[in-house]
Amino acid sequence: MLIDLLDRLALRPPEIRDVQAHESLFRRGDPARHIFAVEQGHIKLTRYLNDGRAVLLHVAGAGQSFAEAALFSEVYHCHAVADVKARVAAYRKDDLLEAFRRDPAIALEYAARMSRQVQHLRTQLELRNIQSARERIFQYLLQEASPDSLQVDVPIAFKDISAALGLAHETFYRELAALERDGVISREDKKIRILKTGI
Amino acid sequence: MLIDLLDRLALRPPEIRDVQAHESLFRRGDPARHIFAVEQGHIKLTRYLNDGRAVLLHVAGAGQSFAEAALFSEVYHCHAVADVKARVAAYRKDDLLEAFRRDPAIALEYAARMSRQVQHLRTQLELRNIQSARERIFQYLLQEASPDSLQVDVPIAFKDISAALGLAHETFYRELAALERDGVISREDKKIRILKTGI
DNA sequence: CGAGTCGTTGAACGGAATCAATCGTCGTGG
DNA sequence: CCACGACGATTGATTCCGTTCAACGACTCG
Repeated sequence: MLIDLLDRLALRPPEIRDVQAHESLFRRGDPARHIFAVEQGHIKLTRYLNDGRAVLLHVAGAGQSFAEAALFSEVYHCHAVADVKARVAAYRKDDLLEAFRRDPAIALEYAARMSRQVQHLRTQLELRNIQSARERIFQYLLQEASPDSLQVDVPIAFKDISAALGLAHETFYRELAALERDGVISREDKKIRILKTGI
Repeated sequence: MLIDLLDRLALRPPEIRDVQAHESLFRRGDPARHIFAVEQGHIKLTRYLNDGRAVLLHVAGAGQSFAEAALFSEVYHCHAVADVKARVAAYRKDDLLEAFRRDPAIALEYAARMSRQVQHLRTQLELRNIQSARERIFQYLLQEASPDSLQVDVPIAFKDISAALGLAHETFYRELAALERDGVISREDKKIRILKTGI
């Protein structure tokens, strides 16, 4: 993600922060002063509906950056919480913006990254337009799999994937089992292999 | 959107193209050479699932740009079709990239735009995580309404909004009627006023 | 004036959410 | 070091609500 770009910039080293489990790094509405990258563990980005239900927006794993979009926003637009103990690097927004002004190539690269993210988000949105849980899961797997090996190594909990797909986790398990039973996929633990590219 | 930025750049004027109804401007996989802005009518961005069903990604109205994400992509990732007769301005990718290199401020502004789009897409994704059709529609209206007047002037067909919200259009009409019946909103034609900010 | 599409409402069906219960595992603290 | 608690993974039964099919009026555009 952005993290390699961040480190290529000759700015002051990021502040390293340890976050305890369930501790929140920032909350929606907090003034946005930093962009983050996960060093250990993972960070969940969520929003809360007015009825108190949490909506999972994204899970940033080790090596990934998050809150990049906050670079041009005065405040954070979601909550960042660690559900396990995590370590993150905090880069100062000012520093980054300054670096962008110094070097147009870097600004351009950043723009390219955001573009890719836009496309990724569009793809996610596209997935949501698939009614059938089974088809939705299957398309997700197709998307995540490397095109040649047709294998997916799910990095996070199935439960979180369910949330990202907008499905109840029970439904996810069920349909995953059904797909396996029907010989469409095979899996051991968190490694899933796609056997048929059509459903 | 991007259109004002595009026009501020001192590059060769865009090529104006008239698109007939149902004609497609580009297809998924076509080499991406242009970024577009709608002058008249509107353009639908769609993808097709392998079962042939169309998934609506976005509707770009007059004054809006689209396919900005293609700036850093070799090919288009979706189809652009006009469902009514439309006129679009086509800006050459090369020109834009060149302008970005010339003027870092412009590149930065572009990056900012993409960031905002990321946040907007995240918001849409968040909407999709709301199960209840009624709550989903209500949150959508809250989001679209200007914060002070609490009024929404829907620019496109309700049918398209339904698609954007991931709902069958029948459900949308029904729940909209229910919301009105319950005194949560009032509407005349395409103008909707929110009467209660909670549901 | 006719075709096509949007807007609208009704009825029935189906599938995903929800509630519920169990097992395994991992981390933690006494 | 082990017991306990928390949470992920899994499967079953039931409920509910959104989709789908169907039908009709209104409106627009050719």
